[in-house]
Amino acid sequence: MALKAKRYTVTAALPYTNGPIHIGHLAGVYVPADIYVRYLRAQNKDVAFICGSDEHGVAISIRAKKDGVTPKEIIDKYDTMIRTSFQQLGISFDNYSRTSAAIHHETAGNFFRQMHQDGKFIEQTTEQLYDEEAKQYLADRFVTGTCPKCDHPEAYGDQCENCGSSLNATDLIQPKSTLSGSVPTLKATKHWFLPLDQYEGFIKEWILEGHKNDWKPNVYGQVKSWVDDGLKPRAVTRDLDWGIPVPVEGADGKVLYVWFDAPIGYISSTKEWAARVGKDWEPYWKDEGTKLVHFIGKDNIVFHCIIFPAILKAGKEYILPENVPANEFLNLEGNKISTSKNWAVWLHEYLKEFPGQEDVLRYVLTANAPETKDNDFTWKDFQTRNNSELVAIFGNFINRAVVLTHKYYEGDVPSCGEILAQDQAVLDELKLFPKRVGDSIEKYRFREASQELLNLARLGNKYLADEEPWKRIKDTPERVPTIMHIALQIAAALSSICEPFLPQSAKKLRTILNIDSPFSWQAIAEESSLIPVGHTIGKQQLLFEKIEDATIEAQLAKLEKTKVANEKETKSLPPQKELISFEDFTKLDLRVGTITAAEKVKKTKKLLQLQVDLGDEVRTIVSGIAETFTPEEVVGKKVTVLTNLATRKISGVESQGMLLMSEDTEGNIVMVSPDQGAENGFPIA
RNA sequence: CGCGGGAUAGAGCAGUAGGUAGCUCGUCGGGCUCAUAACCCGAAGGUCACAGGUUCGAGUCCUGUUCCCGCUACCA
Repeated sequence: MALKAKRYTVTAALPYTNGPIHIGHLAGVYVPADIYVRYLRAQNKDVAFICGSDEHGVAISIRAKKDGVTPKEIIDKYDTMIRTSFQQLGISFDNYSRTSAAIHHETAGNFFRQMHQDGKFIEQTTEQLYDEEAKQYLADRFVTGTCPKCDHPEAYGDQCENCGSSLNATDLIQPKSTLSGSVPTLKATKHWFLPLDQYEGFIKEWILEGHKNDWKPNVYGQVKSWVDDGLKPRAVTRDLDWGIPVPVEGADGKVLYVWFDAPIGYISSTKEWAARVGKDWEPYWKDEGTKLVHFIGKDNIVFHCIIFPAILKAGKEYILPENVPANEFLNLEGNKISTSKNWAVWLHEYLKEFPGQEDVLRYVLTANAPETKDNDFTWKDFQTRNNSELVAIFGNFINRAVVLTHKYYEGDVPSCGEILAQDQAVLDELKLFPKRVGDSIEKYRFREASQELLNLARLGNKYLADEEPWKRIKDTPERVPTIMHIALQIAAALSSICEPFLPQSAKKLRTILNIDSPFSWQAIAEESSLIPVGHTIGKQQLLFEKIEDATIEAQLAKLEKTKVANEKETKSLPPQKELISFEDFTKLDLRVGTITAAEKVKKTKKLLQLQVDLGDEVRTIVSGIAETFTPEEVVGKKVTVLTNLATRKISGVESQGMLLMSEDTEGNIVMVSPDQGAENGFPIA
């Protein structure tokens, strides 16, 4: 083990308080971070495990407006919920703060003020669209209008989807607010930009050269892609009424961009912690001997590897992260986890439905963590991992050792007699485990580490099976004390080594063995006798319990139910459009057609390229129906075609018309088809 | 020709200086009976996505292709 750093600052991504925590968050960030930290603590390292709620940003502001409540009500609700559920799962933060806390406003404000004073920002005044009704500036997706290049009437503020050109919101002709529908006005507004382009050399040298081999490929690849693309100045302020006020002259009504303030939240949270426990916070962020590690999900890579380091660099005297072991994403039963679609296993619900089995979730999420690529969480796998690994291997070994000790020695640890070659081999092997598990953890390979942990229990099971104390007690009883003594040493080692992964089970195991405090990993690696001879172990009880099929089925049924319910709920009918004249209607040339051929457009999910017979001609039409229809089943169908629509290239194929389609409550596409008698090419009116 | 990640036994994954393909779960057979029908041993099962190339030798390096995931776009 090579833990050289003087102290460790470990951060876990700040959860955004617009929803509860789900298994994706846990597997990606909090469980691995907690294992890492608990391991460091077990080695008596000086470590600060820092987190907190991220409570600013436009999403919370909009959500509050929609729900008709204040942003504070929303953040209070989720902050409480998240805090409680983390604690119940045993995520052992040294401090969990929130970005709405006074200490954070002060810290982030000071950071900005100092950087501003040092000339680290670029100031730029631009004209932006302003919604008088919603009293808000409209950026990007909050405004639509006519595209200046192709006259498409519904281009967004950042891009026209028709011609693909990227736009500025102010370029739009006849812009309209998507918030209130009102016509926005132009207002000049000043913003502060962090000139990331000036940090390009620094990022290149620090990451692309300095961490070529020790950072995960997914993290390194993302950073490289950004740098190769060229870093551009990025605004660090926003026109918004929710957030940290920009603390300089002439910045009324402006707040810090949430991604500027959120990572500084790590520092604020460290300060809060230090003040509480009477420490000095500065070494944790400024001493070269400190190792800083950020645990995050892959969506945060750019902020933690480029923007925040640039801020730290600009703030001088701050240390940079030693590693950013970002995980990929976890899917649930084959589909992407989605808060809005309620496709998730929510932590607070799990805790309620699986009381006392917090460690099972921790274990499953570790053993199947998305360390190198996106992974799938299935309830079936959850059950298997619990039943055939935790219960059958780990729990069962403990149970065997404990039951035999009670049976033969009334619960007293027997003395160790003559040590034979096979005993010595097992004792030697046992001593290797602290290093094995530790090495994996230090390399951020938590999946591998959890398997090594199980291998220790396997070693115990094999030893018992090989030595067969239940037989020796009959033919050579003098062997049995030695065998049981050694088996109990393995159990003792397990109680300590499993602690980072399974904190509650570790505690339970100590109760079973009747020991007060964990053995140090060093002792396990060096000493042959952890539990002394004559020590009386506790009463037999099960360390892990089986999960029955019915439990799993109930979870699957629940998922199915919420899925269906949500689909129905979200399928509300759109509002009716404004009146048009008869002349407008007659402009549409609608005709009957028959699909004569169909094939999937390559590299797309939804597009079919169709040949449609319109009587006097056959046209190529591209339609987004491939998720509902296969090319085979669509051939021969009669369809309604809008024939005088301007042609348009879609994914490289020119589409010469449009099929009329509708949708059912499940989101499936249904065709608006003429009756079979209709003839190709005949107009519809 | 957008960017990044991935493709290795039925499933989930390792393979980190190129040298006879491994682990867990599952399956099959055997052993054991202390143990939560648990444990231990053994076996079957892979043309390492495909095609070229470098090399005495490639899962590992290079080039090209296909497919999957995420971001992006597409839904006329």
